Amino acid sequence: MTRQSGPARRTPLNRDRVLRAAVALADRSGNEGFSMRSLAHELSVVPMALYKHVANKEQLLDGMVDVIVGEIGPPVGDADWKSAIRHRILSARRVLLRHPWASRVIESRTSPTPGVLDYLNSIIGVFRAGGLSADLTHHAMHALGGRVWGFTQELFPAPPVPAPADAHPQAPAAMLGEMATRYPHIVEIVLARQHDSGSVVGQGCDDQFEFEFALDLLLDGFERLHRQGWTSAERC
Amino acid sequence: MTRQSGPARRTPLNRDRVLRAAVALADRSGNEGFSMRSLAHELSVVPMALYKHVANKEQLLDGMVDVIVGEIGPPVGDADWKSAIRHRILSARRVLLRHPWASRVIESRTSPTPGVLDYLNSIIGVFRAGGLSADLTHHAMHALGGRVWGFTQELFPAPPVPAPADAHPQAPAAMLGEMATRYPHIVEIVLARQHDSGSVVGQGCDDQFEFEFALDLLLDGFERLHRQGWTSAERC
DNA sequence: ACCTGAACACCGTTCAAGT
DNA sequence: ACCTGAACACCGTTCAAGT
Repeated sequence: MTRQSGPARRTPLNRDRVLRAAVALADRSGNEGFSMRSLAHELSVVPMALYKHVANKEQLLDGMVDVIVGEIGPPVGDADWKSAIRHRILSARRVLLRHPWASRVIESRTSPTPGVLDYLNSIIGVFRAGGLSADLTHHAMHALGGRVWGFTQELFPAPPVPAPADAHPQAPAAMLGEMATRYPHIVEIVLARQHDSGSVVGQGCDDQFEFEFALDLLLDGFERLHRQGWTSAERC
Repeated sequence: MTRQSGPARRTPLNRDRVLRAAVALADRSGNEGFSMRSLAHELSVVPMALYKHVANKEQLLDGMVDVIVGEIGPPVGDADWKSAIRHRILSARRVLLRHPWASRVIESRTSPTPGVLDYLNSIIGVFRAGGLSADLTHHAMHALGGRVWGFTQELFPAPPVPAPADAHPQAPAAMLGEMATRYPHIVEIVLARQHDSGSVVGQGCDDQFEFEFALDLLLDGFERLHRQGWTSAERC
């Protein structure tokens, strides 16, 4: 009846099966119950078997993030950029609500993964297509911060320099070229920032600018609503 | 010469010394290098000695958060609420920049500590003194999210129901009374929300409202700047 | 090529015991 | 009252070995 008569020899593991099982386990047991060892147990395998498919736990978490980023719907073809961005972000929020462990894991990532870069690139593309300057788009992305993900968190914890998927590392110039073809909108707004400020010095200054930019947008918004006598009368 | 001639018997531990040493150690070695065991080693003491002064690691982290919240300056007596709030938040940001481990620890707290509640209460007080309604202030606090802390993070991960400092738990009504005298502004805006929505149902609905409120404030702000031809010409 | 077993260097926390 | 020592139930990850 069965094709194999020995002990329960499952279909051999591969990276995809590991990642999907990891997401399912995290969905069920949360971040506390999730470990390399519990995932291995889930797959009826010894912990070390996982290390043939992911380099370590960090890379496993990166892969899990990319799995759920893939669940975010593609950009809708809305007429105006504002509602297009709005729908995209609310779609990301729905994904995050389905995977409550994910926001914390995304926060803890130290450098962005390809799926994350694709997603950011596409959002930036909507802003640019709507006519916003690279400069304004740059600050808008920072101001949105983690809201782009469906939760609230600082964007770009580290400069977006992902390790190339290729075997041996490339020269910086070649890497930038590859980035520019794969994530043109990201490269554009990053370069726009460096062009504006003239050099790479003043990273702390830039951070401070982004923080105050978002803070003042919100405070100005509160003031405007206050003067208009705004209330949240009926919601939802 | 010394008052004690035996082996290096330090001044006995107490909660304050433990907390201050913990903050210093986290400042030096970051979140990864910080553990109950490394802290004990730092204090020349066996790990279990710490458990006479803090119940567990979570409570230790709570205490560390309160230590650095205490470093945030008091409210400045600015004329208008907007610059008063602005200065307070930028002061919190400076504290967080001095303690890079703190944002992650604050994010991971499961319920707010007294020092945190004092801080939030005082910010809300500034909004209210400026004439903003309890309703608008409530949504403003959510929209600011972790920016109130000097970083970007969702506020109120859990409803603000701290364990009473007293020995035996109190009835809910009495606890609310105590909250109301200690954190009057917090209680006011929490009650304002419940009054508006009529009941406690629809928590998810409320979360969705807060998320869209902040998102739309930002998107409207971007649109306004775009129409004005805003650029970040000279910064800092 | 893929998986295993034993081991290492860590965690937070318990319990019973020391002074 | 305050601290200790040994132990428990966990981690992520290494290495050398199995099939």
